[in-house]
Amino acid sequence: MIDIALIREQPDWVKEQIEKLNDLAAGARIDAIVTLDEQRRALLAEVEDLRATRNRVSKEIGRMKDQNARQAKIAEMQGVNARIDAIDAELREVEAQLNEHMAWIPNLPHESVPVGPDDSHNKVVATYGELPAFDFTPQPHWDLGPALGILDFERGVKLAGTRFYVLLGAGARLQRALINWMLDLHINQHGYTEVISPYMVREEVMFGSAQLPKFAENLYRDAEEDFYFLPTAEVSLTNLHRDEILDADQLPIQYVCYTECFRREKMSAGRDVRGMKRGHQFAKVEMYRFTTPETSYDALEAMLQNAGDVCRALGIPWRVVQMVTGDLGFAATKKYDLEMWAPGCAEWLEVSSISNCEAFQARRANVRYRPEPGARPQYVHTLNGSGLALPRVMIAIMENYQQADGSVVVPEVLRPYMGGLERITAKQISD
RNA sequence: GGAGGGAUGGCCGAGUGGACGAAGGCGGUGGUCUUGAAAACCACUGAGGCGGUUUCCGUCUCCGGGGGUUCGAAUCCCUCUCCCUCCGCCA
Repeated sequence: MIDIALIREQPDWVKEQIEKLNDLAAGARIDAIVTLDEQRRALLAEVEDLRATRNRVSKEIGRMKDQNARQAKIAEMQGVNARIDAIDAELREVEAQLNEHMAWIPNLPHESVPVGPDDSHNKVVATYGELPAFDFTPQPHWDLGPALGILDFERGVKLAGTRFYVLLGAGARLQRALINWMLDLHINQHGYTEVISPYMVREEVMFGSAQLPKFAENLYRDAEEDFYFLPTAEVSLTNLHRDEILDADQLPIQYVCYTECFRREKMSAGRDVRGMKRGHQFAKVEMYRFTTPETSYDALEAMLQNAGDVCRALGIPWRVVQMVTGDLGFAATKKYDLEMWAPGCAEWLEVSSISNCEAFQARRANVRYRPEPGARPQYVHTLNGSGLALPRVMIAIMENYQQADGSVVVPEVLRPYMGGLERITAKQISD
C-alpha cells in the first residue's frame, strides 16, 4: 500500500509514476481514490461531531435527577443516533470502496529505476565469470538428469501431474547440499538469522505481503481451513513482525529462510514447460531484511552482493539485470534479477530476484519502528531476495559442470555437504 | 474430536451498565537528593484517524476480531479467532 496522503496531495504525480509501471488499470483508480478520500473525510467529520454530542449528553443524562428532562434528552439522543447510523452506513460503503481501490495500487518506482515498458528493456548491469567452452555439445538438464538417474519427470507426473518432478539419489542430495551450504553461507558470512516458518498461512498474511488480492490465481489454498500455501518465504517473513512496533536498535533485522514454494503458474501457462525450470513446487532459500528508511537502498545493494557471493562460490557465470519500471512487479520500488548461464538450454536463467519494497509491505502488514524513544512509530522498509532458488541452480550446475561422458562434477564448495562426493555418475545411483 | 476456563496498556493485573483510555504494580523517561551510583521521593509514560492558529490544541475510535442491545458498554447478548486445562486420537 502506498501512502494515501501522496495520492491526496499529488494525484497527477502519482499517475505519472504509475504510467511508468505500465499498469493502466491501477492508474484509472486514482481519480476515484481522490473523490472517495474526500467523501470519507467529510463524513468522518460529520459523524464525529454527532458522536461528540452524544458522548457529552449521555454523561449529562447519567447525572440527571428530573425524570421528565431525562426522558426528553434520551428521546433527543435517539434522533442523534439515527443520524449517526445513517452516516456510518454511508461511511462504511465509502471506506470499502476506497480500500478496494488502494489494495490494487502498485508501489511506485524509485527515481533511479530506468523507465521502460516491459522486460525486454531490462538492463544488464554486470556479467561475471567466463562462459564455459565445451569440446562436445552440452546437453540440457532434461537429458542429463534422467540419464544419470537423479531426475525423474515421468514419476513426478505420475504423482502430481505436469510441472512436477522427482529428485533421486545424488540429485536429491545435491539439492539438500545446496540448501544447507547457502543457509550456512548467509548465516556465517552475511549475518542472517535462520527462520523455519509455516508453509501455510492466513489470508491476511497474503494481503500483508501483497500477494492478495492481485495474485490470487497464482496461489494454492486449502479451502476447508482457508489456508494459503506460500508462493515464497517472503510472505511469512514480511508478516513475522506484523502489528509490531520495533525498537530502532533492533534494526536492521536480517532473516534467511528455506522453504518449498508453491505456485499455480496460471500466468505463465505454456512457458518454460520443459525440464525443471518452472515447477508448481520448488525449493528456495530466501533472504529478507527489515531496515530503517534511510538505509534500505544500501541494504538492497548488500543483498545483491550476498546473492552474488553464492554464484561466485559455485563458479557459474552469472549476470545482474536491473528491472525497468514496466517490469518491477507490484510491490518493488527497485529490483535486480540474478541470472545464471545454462549452456545446455543455452539461456540465462533467473535464480534470484532482489527487491526493495520500501514501506509498501510494512504498511499492509503494519510493521513499524520507533526511531527515538518516545517518538511516533514509523513504517520500516522491507527487502527480499532469493539466495537462491534451487531448481535453476541445479540446472546450472548440471549443465555447466557436465562432462563428455555425461557425468557431472560436484562444485568444490558442495563436496563437504555431499560426503566428499566429487562427481555424479550414472552408476552412482545404484551404489 | 468431547468437556470446561480464559483473552484488559511494553509486561503483570483490578475493573459486571454512567466522570473508565481504564486502579495498582513492574518496566521506561525526566527530575529532586548524591562527588557518582544505588535507594527513596516527585512527575511523565499506548496506538490510530480526522480537523486546526501544527514543537501544540480539539475531536473521534480502539479493553482479542466482528456484529447487536442501550441515551450511555471493558462491563450485557450473538458470533468468530486464539490461548489454557482435562479426556480421546496421533508423528
